Amino acid sequence: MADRKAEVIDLLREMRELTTLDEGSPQAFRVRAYENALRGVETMTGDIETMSESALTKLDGVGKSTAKKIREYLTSGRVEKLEKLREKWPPGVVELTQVPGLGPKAVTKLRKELGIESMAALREALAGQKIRALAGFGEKTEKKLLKAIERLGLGGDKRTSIAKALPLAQRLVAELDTLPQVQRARYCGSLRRFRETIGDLDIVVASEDAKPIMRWLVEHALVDDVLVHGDKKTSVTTRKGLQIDLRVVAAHQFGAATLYFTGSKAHNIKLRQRAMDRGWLLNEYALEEADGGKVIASETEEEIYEALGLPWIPEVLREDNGEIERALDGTLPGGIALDELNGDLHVHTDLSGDGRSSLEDMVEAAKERGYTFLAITEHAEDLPLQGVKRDALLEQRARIQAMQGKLGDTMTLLHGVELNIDGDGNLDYDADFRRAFDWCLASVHTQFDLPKERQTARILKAMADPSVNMIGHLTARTIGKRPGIELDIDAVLDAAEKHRCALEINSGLPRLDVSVDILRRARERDVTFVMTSDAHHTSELDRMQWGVQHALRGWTRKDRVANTWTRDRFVAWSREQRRNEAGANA
DNA sequence: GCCGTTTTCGGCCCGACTGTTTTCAGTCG
Repeated sequence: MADRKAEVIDLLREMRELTTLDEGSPQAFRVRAYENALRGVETMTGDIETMSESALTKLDGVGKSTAKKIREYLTSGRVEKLEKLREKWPPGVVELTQVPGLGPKAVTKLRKELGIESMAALREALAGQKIRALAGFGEKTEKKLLKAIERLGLGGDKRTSIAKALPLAQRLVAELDTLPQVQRARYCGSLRRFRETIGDLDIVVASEDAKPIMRWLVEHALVDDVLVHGDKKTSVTTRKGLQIDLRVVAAHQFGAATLYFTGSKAHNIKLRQRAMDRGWLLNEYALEEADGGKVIASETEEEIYEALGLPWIPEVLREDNGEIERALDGTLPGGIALDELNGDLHVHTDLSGDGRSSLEDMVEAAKERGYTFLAITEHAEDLPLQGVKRDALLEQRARIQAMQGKLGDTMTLLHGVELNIDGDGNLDYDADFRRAFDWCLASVHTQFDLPKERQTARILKAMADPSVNMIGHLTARTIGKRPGIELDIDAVLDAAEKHRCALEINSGLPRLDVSVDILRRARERDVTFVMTSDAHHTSELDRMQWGVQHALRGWTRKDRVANTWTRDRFVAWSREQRRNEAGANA
């Protein structure tokens, strides 16, 4: 059923794309209507297939006409209007809009005047210098298009994973901070919203002297090509194909600018509508009176939100997924502060083949972070190279017990292990050996390409095992590299409730697993999560800073995350988890 | 095409930069 929702999303995407061409502008009201409907469907919960036409119109942005098309699609598999649009706008023509610099107007003109209906035809026309002859086009446009097509061929519109983008953004902001002209610098855009992948990197700088800053970027060693070079805005691409947009504003405009360049388009539109309702104007420089231009607020995001009758909304929530409405009635999710995490439950030491810090260092580092409980979870033996044999684990247990004696009451050490879920859902060692641990998580590390039914079955089997407290990185994805295993998420969430098996929120940037989508789907359910660092080195304990952002983005309630609980409550719960299973299976 | 404590029509967010213009349209974010 989740697939049907995905199909409807595809349908609406195509409607939007073709309507953009048909209307001649991405700002056309019809186009925006489809865009709104698209978001309404994306954020809905429940089974779209069983929804009536009138139920569909209750979704945000979905009116009578779109509801009818969705029903038409769900029952017949086709939509009359879409078929007509497809006929009018063949795939080759649609493909042309992928070229940066070619919008609907230009595509229509090329088609009408030169009969260009495919990328090949466009290349040919460019080679023959046919395009510069058209009114409104010229030699420079030809060159720009040629270059854009080249780039498209080299991997095109690939998005960059957060694991790659974030360090780069931090580096650039740090470098900007050293420039004498820079007063403040902050990365914004989808990266600040903590999206898993980003299309481009937006950086906002406060300065009274933009020219040297823009020059700094244009001449930066990472830069491959300059797309735009002005005093207020400069855009470049890096050698790896990531676009960077740098905006410079005055210091007193910084809040307005970071607000403007952080919110999703839809979030910003809602804010501007609120401004309009009050007779004001909101742009990247200020919130000001529409006539006369007297500034209401501009220096900080807080002041602007406040003037619009809203509390400051955490950046990761600014998607127009209901956060503005929730902010209004005072029910925004609160999020989790780092010091509200009382323990880490997925940590490796150098006993695991890929661990790099000693047990002593890990315990010390956890203590420094104020934790009152910590689970040491080496890889179990079935994982080649990294896995640990029984004897070594028993030795470690003795060491941990000795350390516990010295630690006294300051911190509780749990001896755990990260089990491997094989293709059939079987786990390492034997049942008795597994049950002797204080804490077991079970994770998929192999066989990522099995069909959905088998993947789901292996996870469900592991969840039902009496030794298992938690499933680690459920989908086993690495963002931007490997898609997650295919799963029936509803079946997994059902099992999590039934077996009281926790799901991990793995804070590592390449993983961020479970995903925001799964977190949101679990929101109305009684599922317990545990946030972990999956640290293989003491420094990686700090990955929790990403986990809390990710969890907030998924609207996860603090009390659903078990390691925000007190030590006594957590330990009691983890024991209870297993006792229940033992009883249920006896 | 959607929507409504200014409802059933008439609105619907805003600005920078570029290229080709000679005052602005198109594209992008």
